[in-house]
Amino acid sequence: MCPGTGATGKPPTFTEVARRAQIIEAAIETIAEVGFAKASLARIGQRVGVSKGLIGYHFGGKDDLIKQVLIRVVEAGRAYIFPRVFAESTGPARLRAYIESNLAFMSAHRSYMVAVVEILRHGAFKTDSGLRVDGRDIDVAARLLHEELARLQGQGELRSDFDPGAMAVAIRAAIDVVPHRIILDPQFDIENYSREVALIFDRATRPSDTN
Amino acid sequence: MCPGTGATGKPPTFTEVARRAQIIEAAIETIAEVGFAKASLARIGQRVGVSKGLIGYHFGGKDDLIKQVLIRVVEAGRAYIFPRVFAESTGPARLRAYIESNLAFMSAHRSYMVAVVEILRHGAFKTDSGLRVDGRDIDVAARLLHEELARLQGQGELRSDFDPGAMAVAIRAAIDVVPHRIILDPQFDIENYSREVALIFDRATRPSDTN
Amino acid sequence: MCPGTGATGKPPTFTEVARRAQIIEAAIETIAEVGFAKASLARIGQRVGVSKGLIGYHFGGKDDLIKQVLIRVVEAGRAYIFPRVFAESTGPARLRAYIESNLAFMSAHRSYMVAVVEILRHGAFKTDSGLRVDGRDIDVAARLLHEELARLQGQGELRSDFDPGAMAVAIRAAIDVVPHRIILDPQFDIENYSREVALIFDRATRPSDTN
Amino acid sequence: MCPGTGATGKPPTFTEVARRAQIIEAAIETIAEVGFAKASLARIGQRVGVSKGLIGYHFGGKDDLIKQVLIRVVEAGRAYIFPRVFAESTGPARLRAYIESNLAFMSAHRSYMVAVVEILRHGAFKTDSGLRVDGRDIDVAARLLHEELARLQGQGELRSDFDPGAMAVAIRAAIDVVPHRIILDPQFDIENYSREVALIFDRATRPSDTN
DNA sequence: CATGAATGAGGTTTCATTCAT
DNA sequence: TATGAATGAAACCTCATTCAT
Repeated sequence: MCPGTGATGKPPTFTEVARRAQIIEAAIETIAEVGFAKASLARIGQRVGVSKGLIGYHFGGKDDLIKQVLIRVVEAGRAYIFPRVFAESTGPARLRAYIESNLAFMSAHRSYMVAVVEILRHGAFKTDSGLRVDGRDIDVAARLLHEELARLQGQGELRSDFDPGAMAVAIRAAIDVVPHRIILDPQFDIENYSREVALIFDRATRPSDTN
Repeated sequence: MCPGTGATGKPPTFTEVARRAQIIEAAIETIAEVGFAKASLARIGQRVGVSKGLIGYHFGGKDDLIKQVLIRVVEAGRAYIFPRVFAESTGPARLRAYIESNLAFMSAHRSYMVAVVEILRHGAFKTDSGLRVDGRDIDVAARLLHEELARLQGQGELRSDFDPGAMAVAIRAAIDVVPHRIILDPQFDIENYSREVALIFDRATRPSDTN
Repeated sequence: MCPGTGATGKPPTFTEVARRAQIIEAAIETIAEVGFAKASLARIGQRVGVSKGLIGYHFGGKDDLIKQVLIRVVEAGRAYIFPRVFAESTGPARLRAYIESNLAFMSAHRSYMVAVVEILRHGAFKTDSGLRVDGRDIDVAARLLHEELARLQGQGELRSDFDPGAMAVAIRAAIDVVPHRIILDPQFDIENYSREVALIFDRATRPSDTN
Repeated sequence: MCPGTGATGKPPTFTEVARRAQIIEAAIETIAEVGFAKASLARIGQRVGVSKGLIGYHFGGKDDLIKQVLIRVVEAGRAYIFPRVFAESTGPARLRAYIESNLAFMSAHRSYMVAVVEILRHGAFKTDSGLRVDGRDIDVAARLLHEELARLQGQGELRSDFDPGAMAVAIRAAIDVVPHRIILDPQFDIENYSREVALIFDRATRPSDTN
């Protein structure tokens, strides 16, 4: 029905892949700029100079486009963050790397994060088993962090007297608030915030005998 | 044109004050339940058995109603939180009281917080100088917390080697994420989370020579 | 959500009943005139000088409006036809009354029938168990006729050597073709056709020993 | 501009004739299957694996394609029915052959008839002088039957006390209802219906002194 | 001969808003 | 005070059509 969705047997054209990416980027920027509610297809189309009809041609509809936006951002984030985290070996170093690489990514791709926050806050794509887009768990971040914290606790890499679930939520909150904060205060200094947050959670999780 | 807004000279009648409050409550519950996007005036009106026309009569329009919702929630929150914070004298105790009373208020008024989060994430009411509703600073929470942390630092009530601005943002983030988290996970245990968050920020701010 | 649908407890206003009837009539005439496919809500609204928005206000949507049209026509038809049929006692007389009253109704309400034919041919409202609108069997005509023919056969009121099912279909066909024929040939003489059809099926069903 | 329409001087190539036929068949099947309203060019193209652009190339547009469908079906029907009718010599035999060959053709080409019914009911191609496609009379069936009945009456081959026009309409109705009936009731037994209808109209038209 | 890409019109639906009663 | 009635804008979606390649 619509091309490039994998539904048809034919591989997507080069031009088409480019257009899709272009539209996805336009959607991200538009949502980040004017908010989800006002990011109509017409407005998104205007940004790249295409008609709203074309979006219907390349994507199944608005829902599909939004899905692709989420997938795009999540994948870009993972590609950035994962290597930096797993390059570290000790617990505190990993946690620091996690926080700092998350915030560095946000700093580098402000509109990406703003857009995702906008989308998720609109409650789209919420199912009974969490936040899912085409079967992929978009809310996986907190869960993965939870598991990693618990694992590091078990290995004695982090102090044992905190609840890893609550800690994961608090850490993700400190990270995820940034897009929102940027909207409220364009002067917000992410680098400074990054250092401070890393320090806060370092103090809250570092085993007492290390430094 | 519309009563009770201060625009007319006449004081609002009792009936009117009650109706306005009733509608504001209905708006809060509706938004919390079905989300901002689907909270049409008709739906809000249905909840209290009032026509949408009447909402237009009592409020200038949807925007005005939403403003009143924000004001209502902010004031209710302050009335709950402020006394509990200022009942404490030491820095760490105040911070703990701040975090715990905030979360206790959320626990007691889930729909209030969910509604506010829904509204704010829709980007309404953002001005160049932050989040303002009829001149009142809705985002004042972080700023007040920032100032209070700085003051306590200056008095030696809290350790001096953290940035109070960043700390305030992180603390607010840990608090404000709760409504969102509730939506994602209805099983979320606020009381446990409250204790853990208080502990995290206690460790991050308590002067080294106290306990 | 929308008034007069029986969903709300309140009884529909007089004005509202009138408007609904007015819009239903307009829909019938519009569909009869320009065909189902081109009978947009805007066009229907134009005919009575109301906005398409109002149709959405009085009816749940286009589907609901179409349903109401069907119900309206079917009920009007029954009210006309039933008494005339059951006023007769012998088999041949009943059949003649059935055919003639059907065609007389069509003659009197051409647009009604044209509209229904238009709607039904669009395949709307077809379910596995026939043609249903809100649980009512719209295609009941052929079935009722089938049963009545079989009953009259059993009583010796009609000859026994025809298949009542096939006969019912042929009779309904001769009746239901009229709206279509009117469209093709506005000069079509229903009265003459009515007599001829009654005669055709009289000859095909009258017991051999009667006259 | 578009080939094979007779507009250009060049004769249509073999490939082109084949493609056109292929697309026409696809259109017939698609319309029969999903209905006229949902038979978009894209969908029709999918069925034979060609792009909708190609349809625009081979036909002037959707209207033209639909015209070709009608012409195709009418011609196929004639080729089937005419020889069978004119193989009979007596009036009653001809009429029986007419009815039965019509219904046999429908039985053998259900999608052809369903498609035509779908198309005609959409009111396309109606002109002041009946149903015309490129000057050809699509609704000729009833007229031809009318004339033939009148001719046979004049020759004493059929009884003289019926109106041949009304009779023709009733007969065509009994025939044309079948596609519709098939849609409503997939179990519909055409062969049985065919016999019964032939009998009905035999009784209505056979001269009283023959058997 | 054939396709993919792109447009723009038209349709339904939802809603905030206004107005007469 | 309060309501029902009505409007009009804006959104999404589908599709026939056109065009460059």
